[in-house]
Amino acid sequence: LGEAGRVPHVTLADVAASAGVSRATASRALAEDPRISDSTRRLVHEVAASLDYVPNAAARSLRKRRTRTLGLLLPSLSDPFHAQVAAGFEVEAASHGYTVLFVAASSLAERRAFNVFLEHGADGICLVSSGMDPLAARARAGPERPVVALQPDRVSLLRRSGQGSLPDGIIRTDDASGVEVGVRHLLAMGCRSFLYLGLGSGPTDRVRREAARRTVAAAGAGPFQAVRLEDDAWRRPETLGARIPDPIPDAIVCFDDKLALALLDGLRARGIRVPGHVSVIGYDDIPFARVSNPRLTTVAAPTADMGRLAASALVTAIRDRALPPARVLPVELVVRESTLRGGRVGHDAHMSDAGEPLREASVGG
Amino acid sequence: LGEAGRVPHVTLADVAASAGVSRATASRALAEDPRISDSTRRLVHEVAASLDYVPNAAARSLRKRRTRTLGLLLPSLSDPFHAQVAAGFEVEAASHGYTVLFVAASSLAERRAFNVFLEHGADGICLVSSGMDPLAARARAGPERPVVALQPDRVSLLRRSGQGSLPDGIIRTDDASGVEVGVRHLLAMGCRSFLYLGLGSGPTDRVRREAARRTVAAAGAGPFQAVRLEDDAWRRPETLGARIPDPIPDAIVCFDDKLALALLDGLRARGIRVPGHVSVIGYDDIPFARVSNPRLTTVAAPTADMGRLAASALVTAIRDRALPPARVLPVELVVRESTLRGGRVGHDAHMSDAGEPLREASVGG
DNA sequence: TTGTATGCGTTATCAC
DNA sequence: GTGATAACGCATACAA
Repeated sequence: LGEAGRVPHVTLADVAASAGVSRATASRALAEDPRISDSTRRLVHEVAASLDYVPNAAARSLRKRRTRTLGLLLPSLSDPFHAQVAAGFEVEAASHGYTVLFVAASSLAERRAFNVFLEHGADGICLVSSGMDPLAARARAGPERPVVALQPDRVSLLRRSGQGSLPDGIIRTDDASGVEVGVRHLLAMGCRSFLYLGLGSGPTDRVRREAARRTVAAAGAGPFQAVRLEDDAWRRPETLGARIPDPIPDAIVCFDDKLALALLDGLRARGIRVPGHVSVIGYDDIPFARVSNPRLTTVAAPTADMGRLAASALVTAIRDRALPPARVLPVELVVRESTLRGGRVGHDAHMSDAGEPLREASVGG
Repeated sequence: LGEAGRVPHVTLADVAASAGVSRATASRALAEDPRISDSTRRLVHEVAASLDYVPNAAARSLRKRRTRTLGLLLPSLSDPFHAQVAAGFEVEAASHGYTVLFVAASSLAERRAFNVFLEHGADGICLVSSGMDPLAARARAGPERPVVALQPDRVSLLRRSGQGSLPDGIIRTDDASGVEVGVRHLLAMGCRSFLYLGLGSGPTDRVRREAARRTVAAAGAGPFQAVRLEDDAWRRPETLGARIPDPIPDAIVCFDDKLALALLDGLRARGIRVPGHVSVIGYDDIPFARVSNPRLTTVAAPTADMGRLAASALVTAIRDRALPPARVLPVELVVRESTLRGGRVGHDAHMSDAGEPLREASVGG
């Protein structure tokens, strides 16, 4: 080699030599192969420990054609929803001995990001809120490499899903039911006029918006308006208040919690009280939804569980060479303070002393 | 091989054969080796594309002894501070062609987690808020594999740091100055009695606490109390209000924002107004600090930048075989609504219409 | 400019 | 129960 100053890497060969056995025996001993005698097994382990031997995953992967690695692709980690999902995914993956390869990519860069996983030989791949078609991704990944998709965001896919017949390996929350329960709660609180505040351009937003519209219409309430905001609108709360059209509706249904929390601030800046003047409802139940002022009523998705479930599905799929069937996860309405019985009644939740949130109306399945 | 049903993997050999060149030529062509003629280079690229060739990173790593992989070890991703750091880290890593190996581990599991990086051959490792001694970690990683530490949390290390002489590869915020500026702001607002709400048991908490104590004492104010909470106290805001001892102090200095936001809720549940009855200040400036009600005054750390900086430091260190010197990042006080001029004066920021937060008092360096 | 040959560290096959 | 040996897929030193 032309290189200089190489650090003398400790390899299996070193361990074997030092233990006075062959590399094959050393390998088997460390792999707890039952054919190896207890004495040599222990010997090899001791020698390995004393030499600070670290197995080389690249070599192992090359040979075994498995990397013990799972790829996680999501739009961004600064979004608390995705952060929660990632946290759950990592925990479950680690508990099965898998390491997470993590790539954040917006829809434009998704293709390249996906390739990263293929090159690194991830044993399984999870797409979160991705615009890629999971079926196309699966084709690219090959039959040996399972691909699951969490809240996939592609039209063709959700169209096909007409009556709950999603392809295998898809994990979703039951958005339509969740929003429906949320809106029915608002209706029960006396709200008649509605605004839906959208985010994103995929079917996830569309499903939630249309579920809201449908539920309002079914109740004979109205009017119903919808506004679509830019993806990062929640980062500029100061501009958000102005986006609420006059007259102020009775209720605002937000695409998700981060938007709802920013909206709460925007409304406050405009002097509009929540829930006194308008009720606000979110989606996801991120950690800060429960400590906002007013505390946010929201449709709780099992955020971290979704990540765990995805990882677990991949591990199972790798073992059984078959993807688990699609799952539509139940969501539940968590009623807090941002929606108030009596609709426009001028009671302000500020300083109110609501205890633990009420868990109500589990839906979906 | 005893295995059945293997998918015929496309390897470099296939590409070479299909292009009618040797493997070496194919390899060089794909690596954009200037010695290869344009015509063959193009030919090989076309063939590779048409065959859907995906290079095998394991084989490449085995040969090159580099994985183009960076290890990121942090306590948890569900904490927004760490999520922001991770996001920045990933973006910077990806921009240099590195993929992030991500492991979350509490202090107990850190050793094992660290080993995961060694086995997978991460080219560099970043420890975030870790209890491991960066120097010990570096020794384990070997001289070829840089290790940087963000907000390292180990006594021996911070002790040694007496007058800013941290070891190379350490990245910290200037916590002492940050807290000092925060407390001075509170003093200027008229606060005399203080409570410090701590989290964690490492030196990071200690540094912030003592900085607060010292600043209060230096101003001749007091009394100063400190309470240490459990690490997950912020997840149970309902219990938080009760942890504030009577009489209520003029100001509460929180270890970080997530704790401060939970505290805001706990205080509200007890009917204690912020900033009317007590001023509250956080640390980090996580995204939701600016939309809480009242909006949270906090010491803003360059959260995402810290992640970016760490990744960038690793990339540089890999290239130059030398760690960049330690950096203590400046923080700045962001005055919002949770601290109010006049101290106990009964003005309530609820409904106030503060515009963009004031950036004030950049400190450190 | 291209081809030949070797080795990276491991596991698996086959013999003993 | 253990040892020799051959891949795994790639990049490079060396020869041409």
